[in-house]
Amino acid sequence: MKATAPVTPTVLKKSCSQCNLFELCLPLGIKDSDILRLDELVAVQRKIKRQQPLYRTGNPFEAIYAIRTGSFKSDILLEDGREQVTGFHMTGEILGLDGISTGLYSCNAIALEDSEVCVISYMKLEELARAIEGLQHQFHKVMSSEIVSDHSMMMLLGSMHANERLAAFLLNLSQRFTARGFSPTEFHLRMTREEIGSYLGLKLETVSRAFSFFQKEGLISVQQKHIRILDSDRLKKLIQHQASVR
Amino acid sequence: MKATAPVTPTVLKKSCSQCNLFELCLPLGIKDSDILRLDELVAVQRKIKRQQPLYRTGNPFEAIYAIRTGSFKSDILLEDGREQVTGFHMTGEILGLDGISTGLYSCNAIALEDSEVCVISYMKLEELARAIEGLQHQFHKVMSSEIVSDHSMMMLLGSMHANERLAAFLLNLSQRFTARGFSPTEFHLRMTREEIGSYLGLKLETVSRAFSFFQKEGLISVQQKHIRILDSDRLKKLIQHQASVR
DNA sequence: CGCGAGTTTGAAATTCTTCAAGATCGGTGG
DNA sequence: CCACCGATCTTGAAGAATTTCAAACTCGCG
Repeated sequence: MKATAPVTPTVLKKSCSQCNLFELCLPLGIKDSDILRLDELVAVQRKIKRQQPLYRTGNPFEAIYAIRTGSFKSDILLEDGREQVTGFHMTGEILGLDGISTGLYSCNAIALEDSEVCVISYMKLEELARAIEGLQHQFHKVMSSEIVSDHSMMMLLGSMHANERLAAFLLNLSQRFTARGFSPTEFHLRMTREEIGSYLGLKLETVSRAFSFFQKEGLISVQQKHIRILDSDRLKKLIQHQASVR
Repeated sequence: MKATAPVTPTVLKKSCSQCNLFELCLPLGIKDSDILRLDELVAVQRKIKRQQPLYRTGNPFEAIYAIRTGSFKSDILLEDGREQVTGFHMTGEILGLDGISTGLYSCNAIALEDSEVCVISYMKLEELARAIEGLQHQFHKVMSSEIVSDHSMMMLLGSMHANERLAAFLLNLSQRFTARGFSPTEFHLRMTREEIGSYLGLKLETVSRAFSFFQKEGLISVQQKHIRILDSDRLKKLIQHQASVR
C-alpha cells in the first residue's frame, strides 16, 4: 500500500507538532497553542513487523493507534474459519476505535508491511479532549468518518457487482494515496488478492478475473501488485452505471 | 419493529432523568448528580410520521437524535437508483452520528412507524461532554458500538449465505428486543421484505424464500410480519456452521 | 535452478437473481 | 358487511453472476 512515486520521509519525529501527517491525523484543526500539549499523548511509538498483529480480538483496550509509517488490515475471524477483512489502513489513519465499545478490541489489526504507530493512551485522550475543544471535535470527526466509510462499504457489499466493487476499491485507494502526496494513478498493493477478495466479499479468483477484465478493457494496467490507472473516468462510470442488480 | 408482548408506556417524559430508556441510551453510566444536567440537552422532542424523514442526505448537521418511541431505517441512495439500507434503529438508539464527519448527514433516516425522537444539540453535547466525564465516555461508546456493529454487518454481507444472513438478522433483532424488555421469540417486523433484502444485500424474493425455508424447517413461524422464533439454537448453528463459501 | 507463495485462467457447479404469475392482507367504499 | 384494490408477499422456472475445482503460470528468493 506504499505508492511508487514520492519517497516517504523516514525521519523519526516523536511529536505531533513536528509530524508531517498532521493534516491527516488527530491533530487536524487544533490551534497551534494547543498542539504542543498533544505531544504528551503520543509519547510512545511502536514498531510492528510485517504480518504481525498490532492487537488481536479480545485484547484489552487501552490505546488507539495512529499509523506513522506502513499499513495495516483489520479483520474478523469466525469460528468456522471464515475471515472478513473489515478495512485497509494507511498512514495518518486511526486504529483501535472498535475497542472503546466493550473495552476489548473486536477485531485483529495486522501489519501489511513493517510499520510504525503512535500509541495514544485512550485515558489521556479523553482527558485532553475535555480540555481541548479542537481535539475533542477532531476525534469525533475521526470516529464519524469511520462510520460513514463503513456505510459506503455496506453499500458496496450489498449492492454492487464484482467489477464495480473492484473499481470502487481502486478509486478509493487512489484517492487516499493522493491525499498523502502520492501518485493517484500508480501504486503498489500491499495486500494479496485473497485479502482484497475478503474485503470486497469476493473470492480471490473473482478479484483476479476483474483485474484481467479491467486490463483487457484498457482501464488499468496490472503487473502483480503494481497498478496503474489508465482511465479513471471510465472506472468511475463503471461504478455508477451498471444496471441495478443484486 | 414493535414487539407484541409488553406494552410500551406512551407517557411523554421530557427529561433523561425520568426516561425509561435510560439504560439503553446516552445517559447510561452517568452519575445521578450529573443526570439532571442532561435535561437541558434534550429540551426538544420531535414527532415523525411513518415514512417521513428525520433527516436526509446532505442536510446540514446540527443534532443527533435519540429514539424515544418507534423505529427508523437509514439508507443511502445511489444516482442510478440503487438503495442500500444501512441500518434499522429502535428505541434508545442514537441517529445522526454520520453527520459529524462532514457537517452534513450522509444518509437518510426514515421513520418506519410514527415515532418520536429527542433532539440533542451536537454543540451542547460537546460542551457537556467536556464537563461530564461519564457522558463523554458513554458518547464514545455509542459511536464505537456503531463501528463494531457496522463491521459485523460487513462480515455478514461479505461472507454469509442468504439463509445465514436472515438468521443473523432475526437473532440480532431478537436480542435487541430482549434488551428492551420485549419477547425474544415473538415480534412484529416494521420493515418490508424489500427493505430487509436491501439491508442484507439480497433481493426481496430471496428473503421471502429464506423465510419460507426456515418455516418449513420448523425454525420459525412466519405470518407476514409476525415472526415467532421456534428454535433459536438451530438458528444460531445455521450461522456458524454452513461451509465457507463466496 | 528450482521451490513455494501468490496469481491467472478455464470449465463445471451453485447460488442468487430475474421474470412472471398468483396469493394474501389491510383498508376503502359501496 | 362485503367486494375490491393496491401494496406486499410467495412461489416457480429460467437465466446470470459468482464460486468451486483444477491446472498451469509467474515471480522473488534461497
